[in-house]
Amino acid sequence: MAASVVLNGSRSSAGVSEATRQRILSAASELGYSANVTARGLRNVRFKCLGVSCGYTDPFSTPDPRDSTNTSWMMADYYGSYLLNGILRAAHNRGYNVMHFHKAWRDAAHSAAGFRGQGIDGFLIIAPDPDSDMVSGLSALGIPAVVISSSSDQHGVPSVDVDNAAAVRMVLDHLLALGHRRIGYLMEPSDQVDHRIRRDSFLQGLRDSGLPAKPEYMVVASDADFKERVRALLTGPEPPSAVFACDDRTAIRLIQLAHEIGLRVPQDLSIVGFDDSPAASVVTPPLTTVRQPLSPMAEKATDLLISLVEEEPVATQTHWFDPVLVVRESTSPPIS
Amino acid sequence: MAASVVLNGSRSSAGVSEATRQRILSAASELGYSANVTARGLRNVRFKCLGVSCGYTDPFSTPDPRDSTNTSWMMADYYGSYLLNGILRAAHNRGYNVMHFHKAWRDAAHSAAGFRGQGIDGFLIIAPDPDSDMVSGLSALGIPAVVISSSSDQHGVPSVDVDNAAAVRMVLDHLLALGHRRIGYLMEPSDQVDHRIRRDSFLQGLRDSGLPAKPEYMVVASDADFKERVRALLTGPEPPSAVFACDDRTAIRLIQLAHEIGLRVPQDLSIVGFDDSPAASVVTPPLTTVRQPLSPMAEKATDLLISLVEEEPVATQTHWFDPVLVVRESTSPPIS
DNA sequence: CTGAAAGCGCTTACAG
DNA sequence: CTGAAAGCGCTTACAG
Repeated sequence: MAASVVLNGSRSSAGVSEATRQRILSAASELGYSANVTARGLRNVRFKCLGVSCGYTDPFSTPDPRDSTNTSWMMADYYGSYLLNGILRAAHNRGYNVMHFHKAWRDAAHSAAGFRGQGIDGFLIIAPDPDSDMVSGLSALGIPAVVISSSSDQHGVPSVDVDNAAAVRMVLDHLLALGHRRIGYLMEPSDQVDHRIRRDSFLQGLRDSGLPAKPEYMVVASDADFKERVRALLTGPEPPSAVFACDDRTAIRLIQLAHEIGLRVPQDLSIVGFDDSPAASVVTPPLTTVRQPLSPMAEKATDLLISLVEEEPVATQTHWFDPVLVVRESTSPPIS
Repeated sequence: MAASVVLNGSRSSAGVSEATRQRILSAASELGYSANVTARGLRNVRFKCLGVSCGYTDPFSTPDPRDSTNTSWMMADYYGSYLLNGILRAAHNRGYNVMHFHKAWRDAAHSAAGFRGQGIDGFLIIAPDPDSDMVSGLSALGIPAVVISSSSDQHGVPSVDVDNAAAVRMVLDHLLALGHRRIGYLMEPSDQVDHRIRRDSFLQGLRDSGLPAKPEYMVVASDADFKERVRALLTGPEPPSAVFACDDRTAIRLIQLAHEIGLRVPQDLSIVGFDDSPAASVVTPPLTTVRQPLSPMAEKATDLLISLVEEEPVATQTHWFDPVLVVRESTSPPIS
């Protein structure tokens, strides 16, 4: 009836008399009326709800390597926190709720249908596995989606990402300007696109600067063999005077191990991290690192998704964000 | 039709022939069928979705005091991360999704109705304001709810909380055993119940140990006047030899300020925090602090809520969790 | 054992 | 300008 028209302020609300209008509004507020989003959804109206999906094949499979108060996967890490902060803020500004929808994804044929009819208008997909057909699968079903932190505009799906190549270039320039010539790269085993891009950019940057990319300076260390491999790097015949770690967590472990070995940071070893995590400013020495503007990126992604959902025009490309080099005290000119 | 019966495994599924059953199942999997949760919800079936509400009056009102990559409110802080970790884990285990539903709450009459018909089976309410009628309001509407981090079992609503009094007692015992007699307490202005309980327990503990509770040792410092007030505490005529800070963030600021003033930690000043945040193990010196088992608490709360939703019997009381004193290097016997 | 029908709470054409 | 009706996709009694 007319009530619906008035309460939604829908286009045809012109055809309702002012008296009726008032009658409806006052009755509604008196009864504390609030529309049933569920019933409304059945009629193909917006749910005003966005889903957040991490693009992992099985988001909960990672065993918790740390203690019980600690976190075991992305959404509960500082990385996910920063993203969630931006997502919630942007969603709230436009009147949307946010739902965690971290379902395991097999392939489009098996998994895509489970993303419809869930009371969600569109999905934010975080760091999807490049081999997964999640993005194309949802896209094929006409489900609005935006990709965070993986510049995959292949499927006409917008995405946001930090310019990893630029970030690496900034770090390299910083270290080169300080006078470093023996620069190592330390990463965890990871098949994330971003990590691969960073590694490749590092090698490219070395080449561009006329420095050799020594294979022994490129270290991949897991939690298990971290000490062993890093010790080998730092105590070799010609150890690097600076190491760029793929993330802050790794960089901080590196600082601690360097101290154990008896190296001074930064005098004997300059260290650069990636992320500007909360711990970065608190370690000794405070960590030089690259800040990814994660919250702004997530806000942008959320805005894009809502625009998509509301059928506003949207640029289906990668929206790049500039990294910021945060220079603290873990880098200095090399002593020798 | 029968399809519904088979696919849901509902109680009367006995009355369906095996042939039909198979026919339905194979058709369903072939079509990639997945029930429309929305339509199902209209028929008063579970949505399999839990809402998370932070109990603030206006969850988004807090201005961001830090930089743009940083977080401005609970759900995006490490505190919220740890909770979210437990919530998502427990929800996932029982097949539930989690929705952020951080609506501003005026009072039950105005706000409660907006929590129905939202496609959410029940709410996890984080640290509700004690003056708010949010818990009783939802409860009165028959909406399942569980309270996290505020031991308010007043309304027949179960809750989980850490035993704050025991935590304070552990810290005090630790400091007393080290030989401290001049112990300060440092807190931010806060009207959270937990913070009040900690403060009161601290005063009580002092009394129990026959120590005077000097008012000048009880410092409330905001972000704005932190340096001024804490400096006054530490440089007074008879400064404390140990300070218990109400949370790690405050404790870490205290360490930094102590260093600025030229005090050695822990020799000149022992410092204890609260939370065991990620930064606690990384500062210099590593911080002695109380770990709240936030993830396990949140898991328990989520389990309780799901039981409530599924009408299993639930103890409508406060479920207490034991804090853990994590002794690191920011505490030692006093030098004088 | 199976199929046709009612109804959950809305919104949107459609008559009056 | 307003009210009665159809239908969104399900589930659950209810006939056949």
